[in-house]
Amino acid sequence: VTAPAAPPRSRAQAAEQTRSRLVDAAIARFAREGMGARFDAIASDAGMTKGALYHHFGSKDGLVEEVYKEAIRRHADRVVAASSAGTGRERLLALIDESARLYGSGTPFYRLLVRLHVEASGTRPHLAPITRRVVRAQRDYMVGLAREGRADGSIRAELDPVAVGQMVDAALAGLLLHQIDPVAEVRRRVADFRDLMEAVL
Amino acid sequence: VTAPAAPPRSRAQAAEQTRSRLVDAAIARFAREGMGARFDAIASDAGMTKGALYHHFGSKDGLVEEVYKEAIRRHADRVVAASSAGTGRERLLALIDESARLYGSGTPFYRLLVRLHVEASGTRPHLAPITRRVVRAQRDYMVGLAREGRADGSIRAELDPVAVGQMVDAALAGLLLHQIDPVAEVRRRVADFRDLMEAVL
Amino acid sequence: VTAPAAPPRSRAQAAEQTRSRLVDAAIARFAREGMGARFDAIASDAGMTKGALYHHFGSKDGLVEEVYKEAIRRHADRVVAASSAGTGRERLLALIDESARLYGSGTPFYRLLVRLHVEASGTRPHLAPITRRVVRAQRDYMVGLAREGRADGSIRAELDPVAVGQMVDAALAGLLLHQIDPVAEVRRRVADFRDLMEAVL
Amino acid sequence: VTAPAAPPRSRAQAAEQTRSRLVDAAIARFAREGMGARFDAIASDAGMTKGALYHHFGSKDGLVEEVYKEAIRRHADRVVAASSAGTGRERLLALIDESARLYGSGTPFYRLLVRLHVEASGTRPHLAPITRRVVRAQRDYMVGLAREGRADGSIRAELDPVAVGQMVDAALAGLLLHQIDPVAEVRRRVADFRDLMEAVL
DNA sequence: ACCTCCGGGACTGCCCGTTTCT
DNA sequence: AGAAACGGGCAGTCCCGGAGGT
Repeated sequence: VTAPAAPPRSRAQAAEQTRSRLVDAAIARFAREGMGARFDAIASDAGMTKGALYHHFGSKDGLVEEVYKEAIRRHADRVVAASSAGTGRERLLALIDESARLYGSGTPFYRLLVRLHVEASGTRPHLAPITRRVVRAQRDYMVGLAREGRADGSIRAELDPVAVGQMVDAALAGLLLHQIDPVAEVRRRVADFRDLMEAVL
Repeated sequence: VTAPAAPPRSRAQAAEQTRSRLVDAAIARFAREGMGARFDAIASDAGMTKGALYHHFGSKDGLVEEVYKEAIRRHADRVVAASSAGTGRERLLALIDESARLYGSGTPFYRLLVRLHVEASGTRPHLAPITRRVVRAQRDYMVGLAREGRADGSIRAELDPVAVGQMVDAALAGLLLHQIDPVAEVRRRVADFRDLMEAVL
Repeated sequence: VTAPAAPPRSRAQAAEQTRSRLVDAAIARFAREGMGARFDAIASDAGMTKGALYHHFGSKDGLVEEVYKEAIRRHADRVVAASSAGTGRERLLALIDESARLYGSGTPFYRLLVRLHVEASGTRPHLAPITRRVVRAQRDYMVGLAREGRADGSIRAELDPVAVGQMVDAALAGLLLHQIDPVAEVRRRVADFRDLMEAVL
Repeated sequence: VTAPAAPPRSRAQAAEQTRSRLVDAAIARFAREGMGARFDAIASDAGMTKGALYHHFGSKDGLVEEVYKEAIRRHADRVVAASSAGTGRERLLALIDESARLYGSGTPFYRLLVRLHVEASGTRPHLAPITRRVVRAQRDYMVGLAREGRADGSIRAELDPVAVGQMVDAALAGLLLHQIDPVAEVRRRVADFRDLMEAVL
């Protein structure tokens, strides 16, 4: 059930297109039904059969891994783009705002992300390295923003930038985890958080 | 493979004992292997067969639900006990400390809790009401502490107690979610968070 | 879900009442759901638990056997009563009429009877002797009526009474087997059969 | 444990062959052990595993349905072939003879057929449409023969062909149902029936 | 004596990731 | 890349039995 897309030119391009179509279908299914989604269903969503999945990803774990990486990439792109300009303080607040927007969007995409994080530390150990890397990168990014804010004077000098970055990171993760609440409430809570940060920084 | 425990008196008592033994076994298995743990294994851990599980809980979902409730109860007991005395500020910080201690203890118990929260908003919708209730109660508890701190002057008046409580709640949840990191690191990060709060409040 | 019935006098009477209540419930369930009906569903229909069934009948097979005998008794009573008076011919035709009425009544009772017959020659060999006895008795009864008819001159002398009795027996059994058709059709077909017999005898 | 048969040419042919081998094995098992026969056993009889069964039939019900259709087809072929030539009367009598032969052959095949008919009107409602169609077709076929006999003068004009056809149909079904009796007896009874018909028609 | 509660043990359909052949 | 077949595993279900109440 994917858009037909433009006809491919070469054989390699066709393969690449199939591959990405499969990943998209997998993301959609996984987000909706959890990682237990059936191989078959994913394939047929993309207009293929299981064979294609196996051909491209080798195994279910392989697919999950690919999906994980892709999901992370998408999220990172959005967040980084949103926090690319201004003082450190501004960038940090912008990041919070964007996260708020995304988490509050109600798309299952973010549930998928949480699930993947959780499974990485348990059911699917092969994802653990990825998770570790990502978690660290995210945190470092926020710490970096906090440092920048301190350097440019937009964040109070008494605050430890490492602690601030970590805290923002944790709080956003926490909001992500508590996504079961109605969307409106999540949104309101992020706004509260944002205001608090504005007062504190 | 459970401690033999004292022989039961009445029939009802024996049943109750069996039941709680099963829940304990389930908590242990679920924590180690995820919710996919086999029904059989849980039963035999408790020295019983599936028949007993089915008799007491009706279905796997029934068992999971009971486990969820019990796990929440245990966590709440610990946290509340740790934050029971002192000014609002002290209680809030004590709660953070205790959470740090627990999350940093490396027991799989807290991974179980996260997993349950996540599945509640997806694979196991029947848990959703419980989650909603718990999440709300936790948050309210922390907001209550913040309010108390403001009332007794131990927390700065400029800070909105609602926002503070929510933030602490979210940050702790976030630390919980990012538990994949090595224990030492988690512990250090909670300490950083605690220091930051001490400075900010 | 059985009628409360009058309070029993003695212990023995109470037991007898329980027993018959269980048989009734079993007949109802078996008729509706087939012999696969669950033991405890039957018990709870009668307001008891499985233990009671086991106590009274020893096993599922025991219950089925009791049900079988009871069902046969009920059917035989009806048919014999309906064909008790008149010439042989009249009695035979009355028997056909009554069968028509019963089979066309649409109650699941007769489906149960067929099922029992079938299972007796396959899944539940312990019923086979009963079936054999019943089948023979039924046939003999009809042959007897045919003989009587020939003796009293109400049936044409050229016809072999054995063959006639057997044929009527078989035809009625066949109508029973083909009960899946709508009730009205069954009824019509029996009437056709009756007319034919009237012409032929 | 089926004959090895000729090696298949194409893949599709191999699949078709597997499929029919599975159906054959299922017929054999079902006939012997009733519809409760294990999936596994059937598959391994055909030299396959459960996966193949699931692949071809989707579920046990799917398999049962296929078996039903195939069984009906086989029976119909035999009966029709046996009654293909002669006057209406001859054809009708030939049909009775052939049925006698088949029912009296003692193969479990006909028990299977009865069982399927019975379950169709109860435990396996999804078979009901098939049963209805078949029952009607069978009856219509016999009525047709009776009509033909009347038209060609081989059956007495006073008899209603519809009633005659129906009666033959019902009587044969009844003989089928009462198959529990020893083979010799069944055979004798069919012969009696045949003679009676010869006298009456 | 009658019945309930608790639990045992075994069975079986279904599901699903995988591999092989074409 | 598709179609066919594999094979292991698990949840749910069911029939029973025995110990304990009443």
